[in-house]
Amino acid sequence: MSHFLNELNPVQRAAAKTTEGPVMIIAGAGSGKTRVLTYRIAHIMEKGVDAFNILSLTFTNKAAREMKDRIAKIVGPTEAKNIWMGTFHSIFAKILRIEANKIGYPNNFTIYDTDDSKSVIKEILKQFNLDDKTYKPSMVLNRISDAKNKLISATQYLNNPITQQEDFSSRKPMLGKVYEAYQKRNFKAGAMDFDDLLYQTNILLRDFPDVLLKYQNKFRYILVDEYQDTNFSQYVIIKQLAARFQNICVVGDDAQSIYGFRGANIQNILNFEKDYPDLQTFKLEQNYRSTKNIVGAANQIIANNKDQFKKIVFTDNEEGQKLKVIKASTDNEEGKKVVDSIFEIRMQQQAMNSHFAILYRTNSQSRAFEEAFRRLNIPYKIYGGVSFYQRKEIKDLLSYFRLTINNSDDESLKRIINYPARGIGQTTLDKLTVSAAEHDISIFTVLTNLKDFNLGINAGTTNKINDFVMQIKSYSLTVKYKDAYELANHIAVNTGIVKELYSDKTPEGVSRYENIQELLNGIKDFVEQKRTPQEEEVNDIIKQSLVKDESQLFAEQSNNDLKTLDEFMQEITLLTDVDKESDDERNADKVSMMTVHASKGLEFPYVYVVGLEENLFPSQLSITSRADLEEERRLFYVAVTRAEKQAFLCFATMRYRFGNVTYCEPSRFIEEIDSTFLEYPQVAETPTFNDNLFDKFRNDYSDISEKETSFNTTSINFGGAKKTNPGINFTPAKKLVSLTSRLNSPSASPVDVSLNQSLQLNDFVMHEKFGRGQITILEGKWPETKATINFEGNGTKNLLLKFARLSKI
DNA sequence: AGCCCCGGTGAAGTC
DNA sequence: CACCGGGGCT
Repeated sequence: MSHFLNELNPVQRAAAKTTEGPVMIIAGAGSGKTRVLTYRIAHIMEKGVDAFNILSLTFTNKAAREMKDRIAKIVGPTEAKNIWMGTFHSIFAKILRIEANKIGYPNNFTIYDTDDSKSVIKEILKQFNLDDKTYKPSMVLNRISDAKNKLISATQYLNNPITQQEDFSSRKPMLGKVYEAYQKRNFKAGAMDFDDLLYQTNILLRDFPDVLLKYQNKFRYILVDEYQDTNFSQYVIIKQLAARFQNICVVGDDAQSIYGFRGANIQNILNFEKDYPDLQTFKLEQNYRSTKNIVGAANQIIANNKDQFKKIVFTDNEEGQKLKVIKASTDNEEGKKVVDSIFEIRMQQQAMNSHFAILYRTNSQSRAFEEAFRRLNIPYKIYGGVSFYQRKEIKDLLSYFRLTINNSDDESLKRIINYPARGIGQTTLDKLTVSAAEHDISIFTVLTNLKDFNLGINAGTTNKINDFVMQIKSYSLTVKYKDAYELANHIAVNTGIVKELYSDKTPEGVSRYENIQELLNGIKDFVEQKRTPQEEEVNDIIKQSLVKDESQLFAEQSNNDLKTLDEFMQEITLLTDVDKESDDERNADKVSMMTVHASKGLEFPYVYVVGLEENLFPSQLSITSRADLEEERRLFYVAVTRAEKQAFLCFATMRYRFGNVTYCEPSRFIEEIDSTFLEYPQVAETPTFNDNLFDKFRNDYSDISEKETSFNTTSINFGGAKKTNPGINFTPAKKLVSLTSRLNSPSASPVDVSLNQSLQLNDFVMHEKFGRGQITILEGKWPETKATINFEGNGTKNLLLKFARLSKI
């Protein structure tokens, strides 16, 4: 037996050594499962299996990277790189790149993110004349997503009396039709949404037995991490791929299943035995991460759930500190107390900032902590929230990239056809969209053959469209023979985006410009990294499978080592929040803040679980159903088990939510832990309503309360209060003007502004808002005539005569 | 064509 | 409070 396996405990070692046949590893929190997976893969390779025949599915790309690094230390870096390892989405996106043509998609298909998907849905709703309040796009998308993750096609959906009945009684009978149109439209655009990456993989493996056989033979050893969070679609893919050799190893912990809301099915793990009767099961129950107090408390938490595998997690680690309960009266005070505690421990224990994590239920909770950190000058980083890639300027530029790569991508085209402004307006775009839909082709196809469609677009606009088409085509032609950075930079400059943002010197403009630069720098880094062996493999295969046509000549002439823009785009869409962290950020000594969901798989010496209040954690959306509440409890279990040395449970009795203050009860989850594991605040505060509650608020919201004197005692609402300053009578000038004008002319009669055509220099005019004035400058030809008018008491205004309501005096 | 202001409305977690 | 879509204004 090789020496690295000796580092494992007996159960771990047995699990790592059982390489043949179906294996299930139930791995409690902190039980060293990554270590087992790592050694298991190393062991498989040591037995002579080629790394290219191993498929390992992880929850984040970061986890894959770390595991590869660890395997590299055992088997050497070259071999480790050859393992197919990554998230479900990124691995099967790669396979779909290779096989896309078989199911009718182009190899360079676009991946739509949630925003794109919603935008497609909105348009379909418009087309079907459906009210987007009844059919909320996010709800429609969820419903479609659910169906796809259960492998229900649009046709099956429409033919299923149960779903039809459901939709009918919820007064959304058209959902099936919307689903059908959505799939059709995305197909036409050569686009897949996130769920399609799994759904279409299933179609591929189902309809092409030769393809299935190819990948069954390729992936002789399959490992799936975080198996408890797989959905039906993923389950079927795995089952299909493993059917031939049955060397399938799934690792998971039913106690940590927290993605039910996106279709994860805890039954996948509970039923694994039924699928593979000769299954061998290993339970890793020894926790190496946390103290006895943390493990004990976590066990008690999860014991409240009915639906679970029985296992006993234990640890030989030290007793450690009790879990400390921190009680605050407001959300802001919670922020202060937590940050003070971090400050104190950092000093006393010589801890680093990066040893601390704050975990919350919802992203919006981060604000109070940010403010507190800034006050004490403690560096922090936030995972998730509004992503860099969601920013307008970034999405705009990325849309150019996407359209360049895939001309059929209508979503991208619509976003940028008139950005920067080039005089192709909504009216024109509507004509184009309608025409494309009628002929069942992409908008870009309509653009390239504009003269055949007779859309009544005038000559000027036609020219502008032709320029746009030429511009995009010129980019598209170079995708394969320019590197990603060169092309991206060219597009950024050539479109005028860089110039436009550079000339905007407002703080927002400067930040937008910097973001573009950051994106371009990121692309530069990408170009400088070498391809992984999988990427090489995918590249080679795609090239062989390509139809030889003119554009392919370019591809063949292209330099193979060039990393291209389409490769970059493939990579970034599928990054998780944790993956998006840059190297600099990763190494920076900062406190981490994230949702509990994002914290899965991570560990920190000190963890603060915050906002432990009824209706927040557990969320109010979960407390009516047993299943949801149990998932919520598992989420709490995940949060607590991230901690190595000490966990803190924090709550506030009042919280600023939805613009006003709400009163909160401590979470039931705290009470579920036996008090022997807990340390409560020493001074028992029992604030009652008259117990200087307002003073509390004055301190917490000092910037408001110093000036705001009239509290409403029955409902304390600070909504908008921050903007009001009673000391200075602050009413925006413009508002005042429009108010007085409304008072002065309550029923302004419509004016025929073409009368303005006859106005001349130095004429006196009357304006309904600005009053009496004299024309000092007239420029431009009607109807573009612009007048500069000096109004008495209201200063000089520049007005377009065709719009301005003027009368001559 | 594009900006601005208003009012209505919504807010869990994610690849 | 933050985001949005609609409508009015220039």
